[in-house]
Amino acid sequence: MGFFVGGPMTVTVRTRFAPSPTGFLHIGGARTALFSWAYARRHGGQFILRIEDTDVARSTPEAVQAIVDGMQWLGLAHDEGPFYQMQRMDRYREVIQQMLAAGTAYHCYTSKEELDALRAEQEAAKEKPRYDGRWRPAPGKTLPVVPEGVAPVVRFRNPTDGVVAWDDQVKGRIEIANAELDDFIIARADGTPTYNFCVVVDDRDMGITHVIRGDDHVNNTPRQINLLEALGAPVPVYGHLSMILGDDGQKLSKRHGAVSVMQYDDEGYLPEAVLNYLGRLGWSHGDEEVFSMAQFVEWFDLDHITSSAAQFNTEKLNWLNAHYIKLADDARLGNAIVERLARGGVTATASPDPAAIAALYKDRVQNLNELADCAHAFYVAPQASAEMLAQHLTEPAKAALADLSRRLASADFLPEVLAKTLKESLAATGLKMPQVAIPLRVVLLGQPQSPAIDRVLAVLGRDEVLRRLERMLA
RNA sequence: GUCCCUAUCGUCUAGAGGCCUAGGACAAUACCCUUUCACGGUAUGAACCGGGGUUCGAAUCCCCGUGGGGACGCCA
Repeated sequence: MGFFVGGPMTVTVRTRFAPSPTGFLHIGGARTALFSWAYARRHGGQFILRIEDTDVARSTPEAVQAIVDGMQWLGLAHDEGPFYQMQRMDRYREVIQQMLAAGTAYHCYTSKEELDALRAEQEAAKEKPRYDGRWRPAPGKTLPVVPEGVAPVVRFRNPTDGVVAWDDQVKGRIEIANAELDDFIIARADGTPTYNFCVVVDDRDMGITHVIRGDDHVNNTPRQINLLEALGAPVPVYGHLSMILGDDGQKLSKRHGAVSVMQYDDEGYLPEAVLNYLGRLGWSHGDEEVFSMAQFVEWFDLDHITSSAAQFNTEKLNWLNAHYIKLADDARLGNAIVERLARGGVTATASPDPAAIAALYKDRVQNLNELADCAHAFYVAPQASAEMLAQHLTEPAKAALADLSRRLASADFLPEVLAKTLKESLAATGLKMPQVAIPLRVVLLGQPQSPAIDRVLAVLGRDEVLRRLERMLA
């Protein structure tokens, strides 16, 4: 193939993300989707979304929606799909019939009880449990008598000799002896196809060229390759991503730490921060830490993916989030303030301007919720604690604020003018800046720290500033 | 038990035999900036799992341990 690079033999890259809809899109799934998406984008190919919903008992439409929502929030758009495996049953049955006819699959009447007994026996003998091939046809072999009234399963006739090998794009070459594999079931007694079979038929039919997935599928790969070969289908390139561990180094699971990507939205993370973080978790481009998706797509490759598990680090995500908030447009952040304040039942009015508040706080917060918390005091006059008032609102401070209040009544509410007014008041009262600025913060915002006080005054506006001063000084 | 994967600072990672007295980032610590708190800036500490090989030379290659993870379903 190398001789035809760029020529007519070049095959379009087609990747897929194939979640089973049994829950939300979690961080590991999101990264798998991101890498598959990026690989397709990088090579001008297609990214396909496939819903593996053959586990009827656990799959739900809500989960499908949650996954689609999560991908949409991240901006990982698919080019084809979503395809649903449950809608492809006829196709699977057709292929099973073909395999039965070709002799690459066969009926097996072994009952579950017999299988359990077999497994128990093998485990007792310290052997790897596997089907013993009792119903596998062979020249000169007499098969057991077909039992009455038993619906058979269909098993794949797996090769018995040799090894299955592939050059995993992230793990390197992996070889597994066929002797380790058994004749696994491809169709249940009720006729429904099983996972490994559906995946293979789908990957073939959908023309998938690169399978990028979690490394929990490494063990499925040799079976799938054998199946693909039995079907005479091309074998895609595989790349198995190692898992993401929780912040505590523990494996993520539904009952431990696994959260929906949408929870990051709730917690005030920007999608670009999550994307950047995920892109850098288990993949690197030299020392690059901060990059846009456009840049990521340009750089992304399978050669620089880490093959060992990575621990999720919220602090680094926080740092990236703070970075992207600094970069974000004020109007966008203003909207986030309005929306998040509304969740707490607070209506942010046009004045003070939410975007102006965002500009004031964007380089001091780590997430959108903190930003909204900062904005809160601009819309709802805060109640400083008695202790805080006692500490900061001393008699000299009150006198200074009274003087300042008089001057502000006639000042233009522009930062430069306010800074000047503040200085004039300081000169008149003989106090230092902190001696006035801190009590002023307490009165205005209910806390002794804030951005530059002149800017706070300008954003809060004259009416509100004077109202709050009056109320406190009364 | 069998098979498979994996192992560099606390964390994410750079590193494809000499460029490594192991680099970057987050976090930590200190200092600077500052009207407060942040932001920002500067600096410091911090790692090649262990043991054997191969080689003039190994974080890099091989083997054996050990730790971690996964698989062994009529789940996906």
